[in-house]
Amino acid sequence: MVYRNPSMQDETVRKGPWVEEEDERLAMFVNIMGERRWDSIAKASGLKRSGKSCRLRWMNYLRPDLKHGQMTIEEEHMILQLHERWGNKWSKIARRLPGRTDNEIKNYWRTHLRKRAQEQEQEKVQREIEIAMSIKPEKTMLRQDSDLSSQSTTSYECSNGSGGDGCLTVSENVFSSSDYPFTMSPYETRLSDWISGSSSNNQTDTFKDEQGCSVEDSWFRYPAGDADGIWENCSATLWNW
DNA sequence: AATGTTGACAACCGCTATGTT
DNA sequence: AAACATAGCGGTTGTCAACAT
Repeated sequence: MVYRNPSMQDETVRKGPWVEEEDERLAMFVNIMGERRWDSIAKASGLKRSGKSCRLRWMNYLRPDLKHGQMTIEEEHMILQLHERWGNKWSKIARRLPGRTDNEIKNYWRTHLRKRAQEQEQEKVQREIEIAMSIKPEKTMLRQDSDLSSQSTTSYECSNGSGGDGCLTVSENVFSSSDYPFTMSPYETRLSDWISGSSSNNQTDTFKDEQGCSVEDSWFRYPAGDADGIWENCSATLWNW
């Protein structure tokens, strides 16, 4: 597959899959010139590829620190959880998964996890609604309840402020209630965020709790007795973040 | 056996952010 | 401060193999 650049008389730019010879040549020149100035690398190597294409090939396939095998269960969980929190911030997610690229994670999400996540999300929201309704059935009106603020709980309005039928009030203390034997998971956080209209982007990486885990990390702790048990402790011990 | 469909992955494209001159 | 170059990101498309009809 060859694309003829109209601005150049006889120069052509190759596109499509890379062949082994190109890979070897690119790797050699990256080792000599470093991982930068990709246009220069493309020119110097004599590869009929754009600098951008060279960079992509190196970053997504040739880099020596990349893993090439199947995703592990832990990695899969990690992707699900981080996507739950950050959405399609693939490069951000990839930084938490050493040896995996944003492209790889993006593809993996699309082909393996998207459907599962949607199902989980649906189940979770349904469960949260049921729990909220059963614990505080009298608070199904949606409005900012000033008399509740003195009880260190917060209720929420519909984003359109109408408070009409079908709106739902969820108090924060619903999820910290002893009736609800789970610590805050990203799903709960998401529902609260969604209702309040606040964004989880406000979170930072810097806060530490009493165990030395960041606040973000602590969101990954799942209920004791969780089948995998991998979220029980600060995830840093597993993934060195 | 031929054709169509689907899943998996690599690569490209357009755009934005950041760095350099 | 402005212009340009480079790097990075996320969405999309292309290709190929496996499977179903």
